[in-house]
Amino acid sequence: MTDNWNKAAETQELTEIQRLSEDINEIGINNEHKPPPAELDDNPADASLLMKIIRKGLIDTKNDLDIQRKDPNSPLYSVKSFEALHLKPELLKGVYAMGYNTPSKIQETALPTLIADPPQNMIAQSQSGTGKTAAFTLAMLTRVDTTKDYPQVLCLSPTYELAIQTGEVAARMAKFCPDISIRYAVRGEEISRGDKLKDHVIIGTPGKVLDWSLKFRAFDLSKIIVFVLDEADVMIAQQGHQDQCIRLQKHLSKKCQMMLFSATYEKKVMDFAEFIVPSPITIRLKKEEEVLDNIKQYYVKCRGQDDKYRAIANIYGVITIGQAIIFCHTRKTAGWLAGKMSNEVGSESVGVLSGDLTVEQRLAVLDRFREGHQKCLITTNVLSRGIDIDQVNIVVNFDLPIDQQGNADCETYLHRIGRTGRFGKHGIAINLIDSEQCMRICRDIEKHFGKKIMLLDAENSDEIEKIGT
DNA sequence: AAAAAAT
Repeated sequence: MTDNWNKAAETQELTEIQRLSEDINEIGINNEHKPPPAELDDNPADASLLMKIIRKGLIDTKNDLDIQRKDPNSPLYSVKSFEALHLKPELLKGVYAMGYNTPSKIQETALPTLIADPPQNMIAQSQSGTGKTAAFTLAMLTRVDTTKDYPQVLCLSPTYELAIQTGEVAARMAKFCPDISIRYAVRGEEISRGDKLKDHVIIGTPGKVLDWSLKFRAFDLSKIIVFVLDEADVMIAQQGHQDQCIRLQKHLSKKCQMMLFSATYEKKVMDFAEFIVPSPITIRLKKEEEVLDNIKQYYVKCRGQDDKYRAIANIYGVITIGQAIIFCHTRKTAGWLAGKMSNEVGSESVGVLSGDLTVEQRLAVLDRFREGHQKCLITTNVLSRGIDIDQVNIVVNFDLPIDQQGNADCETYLHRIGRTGRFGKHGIAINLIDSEQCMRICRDIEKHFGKKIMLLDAENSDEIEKIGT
């Protein structure tokens, strides 16, 4: 079986996908992070000085920004450098050590407001891969008072993997602030009854945080001064997450600063966000098209499940560079697909990740994929958001994302294909279509974003072979 | 349908 496979892969002609992935190889990877030697002075960032410095760095806001605030006459500050934020020197050092040179659009716009006093609530939208995580982690860390040993900052993520990833960003950023203690509140982390947490920063998933705060009373929600919702639209709108987040939010102090971040907010979700967050500043970088400009979108016509499998197999065969993530609608399909592929290419070459696994397994699978040992990872919506893996340049929708009513789920689609094309790199999205119903959903997605999803089909192109047949 | 809390 494996021999056949390799032969097929070897004799494969130069297909569209192959050419595209070579294309990506040429333009794609650009890791020129040269942290400038930091000229640090150690003035504390007191409020008046901070405002003066921010004022100096004031730039006009371009029309790709849409900012709403209570008092439209109050100026909104923006910074062109991390120095201008006047962070604690240790924190600035951490930022440079991570390889960040200059703030991204969302960072330069959101950060001055997020770290200014008095604290202000914010709802921010910015496309995937533009540095949202770094923006809010930095804001979180600036608020920590290490002379107090109780949790002051709470960040919630929708999945285990995302919480871990965010925690790792925070830890790297706080590398030179050894006093700051960060704690994960996720599956697999346990505390005993009566424990009182002394960590300054809690990063976790809603269930565990609820458990620790309200049930075990391991920390006091009313003492939290910064409350962050990552992937805020799912957190406040998706059943299951919604009740937990709102319940937690109700226990916060009125003075607690709230930060909501996501790449997508459906209209009514944004309305709801503005309803539950007191007088928020809303920032939207409305350039969805830019993400899509970097990603070529295709669809492949298939006759059914097995046909879709053949398409995946063929795609796998032509991946020469980079990695692919394959999204399925259910854990069962993901498991089935992974099993079938493992039989053909060996179980060490393909990964599968879903909520079926234990947290230890999930961590191991993602680590293995991150290290590049596998060309492809089969998963569910659990990985549709936020996960940042450099080498991913192909996203395949084995099943298109749909909502509870069975309609196109455009938000999830954008998040899924946003796993590639991160930070301006190029990527390919391939949708497998096996029914009229699917085709209709695909057309809806195309219409929603106003971007062509092109047919990848042997009948239409003599260069494409064996895709979906 | 998946995810997130143990049970």
